[in-house]
Amino acid sequence: MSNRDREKSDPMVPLTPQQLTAFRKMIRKWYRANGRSLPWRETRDPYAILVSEIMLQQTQVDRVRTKYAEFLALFPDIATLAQAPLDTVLAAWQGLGYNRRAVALKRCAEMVVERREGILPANEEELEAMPGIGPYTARAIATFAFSRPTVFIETNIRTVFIHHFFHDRQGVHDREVLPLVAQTLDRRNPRDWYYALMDYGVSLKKAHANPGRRSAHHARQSPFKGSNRELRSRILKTILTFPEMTEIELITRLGSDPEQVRSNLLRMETEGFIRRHNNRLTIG
DNA sequence: AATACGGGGTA
DNA sequence: TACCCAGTATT
Repeated sequence: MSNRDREKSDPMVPLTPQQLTAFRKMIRKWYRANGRSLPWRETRDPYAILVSEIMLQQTQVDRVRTKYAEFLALFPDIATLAQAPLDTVLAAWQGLGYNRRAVALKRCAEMVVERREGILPANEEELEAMPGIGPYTARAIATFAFSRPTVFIETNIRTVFIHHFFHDRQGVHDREVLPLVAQTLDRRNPRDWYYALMDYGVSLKKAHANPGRRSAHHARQSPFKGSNRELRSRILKTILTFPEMTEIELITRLGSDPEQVRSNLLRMETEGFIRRHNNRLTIG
């Protein structure tokens, strides 16, 4: 393997010190000039950062901005969220999508209040054991709330590394990218370093065809319209609006295939969205 | 490794 | 219309 090849697209071997320095310098310079100012970057409150990270999962920043402020106004601390009725939480979540995140977030709050005296864990392992918190979110919280230099990847970071170090590659696996994230990480200030990477990644996607398509993990999403996701969404919204409905009334109002409504209802009950008392449907 | 999961913004 | 989004949980 020649050195030229390595520079272009074989970062399985470590970056040279020169590459490392140049890369960091470029990112930092770009960030100083173009970094975004975001509300959840102004706080160190682990709860607020948890809320932001759950909201940001598969959801664009511009749509989270508003909801984040509204949500924290309604549920200012983790004890408030833990005690809140699920229907008010889900009502506040409407418009963000992936409603199961709200269910998980509330469960997470309950666990922390009941078993940890309201204190969120600071390390990745314990965070990842909580509902709705996976590999990315655990490390993002550890880094953004507790300044721990963890190694993680998400769509914007992936974009940056694929664009810069896998220029002519397809099907780049995260296990190829992660060592580079680790090597380039600024352990003195991981927060700002990751903010910079993410903002720069966003800008790259505006200027180029999404480099994320060259990730091994990239997959196109099925259309929302006519999907089961849409039906679930309508089921939830309807019960939020008309609590204590019967299943028959729900089916009539939705005008959807009764069997499909029934199976979704069952599923959503086991997932913790919906409860039925005696034939009456409620949230929670 | 593949799917399901929300819903709105942008081209 | 198609694509995308600070991913996670389940199969």
